Amino acid sequence: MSAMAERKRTRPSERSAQAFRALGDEKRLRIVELLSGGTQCVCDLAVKVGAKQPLLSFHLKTLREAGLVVASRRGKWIYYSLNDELLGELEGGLARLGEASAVAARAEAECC
Amino acid sequence: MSAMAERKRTRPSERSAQAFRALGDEKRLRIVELLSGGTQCVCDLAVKVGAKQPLLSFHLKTLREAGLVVASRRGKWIYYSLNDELLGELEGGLARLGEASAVAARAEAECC
DNA sequence: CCATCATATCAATAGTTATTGATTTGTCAA
DNA sequence: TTGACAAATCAATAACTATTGATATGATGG
Repeated sequence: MSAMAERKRTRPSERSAQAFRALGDEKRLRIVELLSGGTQCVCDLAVKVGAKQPLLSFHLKTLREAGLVVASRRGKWIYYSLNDELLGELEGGLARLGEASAVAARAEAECC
Repeated sequence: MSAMAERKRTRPSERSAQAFRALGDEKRLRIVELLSGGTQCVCDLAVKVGAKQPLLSFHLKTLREAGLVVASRRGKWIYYSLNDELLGELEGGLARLGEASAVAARAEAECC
């Protein structure tokens, strides 16, 4: 079981945009959902997602490059799991936006 | 000030994917950030985002079609604001994924 | 009405992403 | 070794998205 690195980009808004873009596809959203149930090997995902192998591999790469999933090999199989940290980061970002927006809305409602 | 409808798509995962896709672009993420500070007219956004008018208009349309923002005309100007409901929905979705994933990770840690 | 300003839409093009079948790489077991 | 299997990468193409300049629409003030 080896660590399989990825990562390249850095600027926070670019990082978030890339992650959101990666989530912006139904097949990948499905993959992420499946992985939220726990680590899975590609072979299982292939069955559950119902995509041809190279396509699945492409989507996994997209998710990997966005930092949303991590891969690790165990013998013949490669296992994928979610990167909860980034997921939490995105969630936090949305929460921040929502709160700011609610504050602004309240201010607008009473003043204008 | 007229209500300016939008909306078309329905399936939940399609809806989420579309919204995430809309967030998956730095310019649009910037727009959403600006709008989290409160309702703004397009003219202000144009200055702050620094995009040519038709391009800004295109990005606003993308956000509108995804349901992330709503537009309303007040006289000559059109004002945009965030749709907090959808924002919250996305946040909740990510939270759900994160929680499920944490549970799974704990189970994996102690059993395998 | 007419001129003007704000914004949207259009048509063309460039750039990016998704999908496929063919091929490659890495790991195991005989 | 070799054979077989899992997954990645490649090359071609189709489908979508972003960007631009030109034009249309809609509201306002004269």
